[in-house]
Amino acid sequence: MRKEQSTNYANEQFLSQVCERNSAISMISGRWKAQIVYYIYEGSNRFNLLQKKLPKISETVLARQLKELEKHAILVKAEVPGTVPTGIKYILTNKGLDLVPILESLCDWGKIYAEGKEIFAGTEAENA
Amino acid sequence: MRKEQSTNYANEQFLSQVCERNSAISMISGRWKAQIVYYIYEGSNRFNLLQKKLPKISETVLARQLKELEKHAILVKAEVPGTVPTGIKYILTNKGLDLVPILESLCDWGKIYAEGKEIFAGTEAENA
DNA sequence: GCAATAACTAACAAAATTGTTAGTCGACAA
DNA sequence: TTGTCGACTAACAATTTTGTTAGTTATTGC
Repeated sequence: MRKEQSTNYANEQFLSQVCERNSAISMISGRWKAQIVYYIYEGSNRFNLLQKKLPKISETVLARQLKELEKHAILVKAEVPGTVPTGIKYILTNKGLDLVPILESLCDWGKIYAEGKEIFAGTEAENA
Repeated sequence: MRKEQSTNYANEQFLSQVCERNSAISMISGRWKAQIVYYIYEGSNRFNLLQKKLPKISETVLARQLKELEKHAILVKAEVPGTVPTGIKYILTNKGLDLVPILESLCDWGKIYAEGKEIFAGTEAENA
């Protein structure tokens, strides 16, 4: 998948070293990831529940996104006891849970400006 | 650039309508964007200052990222008075400034887990 | 006149992400 | 026994993002 000799890859590494901010963003910036985290947080913690919430996503893509979230330890898989065949649910780790309020502030940030909050250039006193 | 008939585009639109969170993430998820916002915030507000901070970025790519940030009203361009030919500086808007603390919390989030904070599955009491 | 600097753009190529098609496996239901 | 469900995977194609190469414009310094 990743070409470890590419400039693209090297630049990603470089940015991660400049600040964790950049790796954090790359962890949550897949097409469906933030929304998946949020739905799991709200209780849609099974594969098929997520599919119902996201009717446009294909199974393949959902599985892939979940796997990447698992790779970054934002969630883990757990067996649902007493189901045959064994069902699987997704549980946010503490790392994933800590992300939720940050996603909420991003949400608010997007919302207030989308709803028409005035935008202007920073301090006018800035004549450097 | 964008194919407005693609599934990919439709899915992006769909997610934006589910929650502003998703459009917010797409605004900041370009390779260099968060870091550029941060450097401008810290005072590296000229094209060439940003190039010095990010030696690996090419001019073309930097110009492209700045243009996208401008499109999302996170920053604006301003002429630097008294320079010939007219210099240009980048100023964060209030929208861009509001983003900074969110980027800081993402940074902290990334950092504490990268530094070894223990990760475990959410509440064990969750037997749903 | 020749090179250099600041701040770009266009066209193209490389790489990465996203989406599609098809198939798996075990258990139950009709 | 054919079909369905839940939870996937592999291979491939479409789309998007990122990076590269080669310009541009105006002006000052040599």
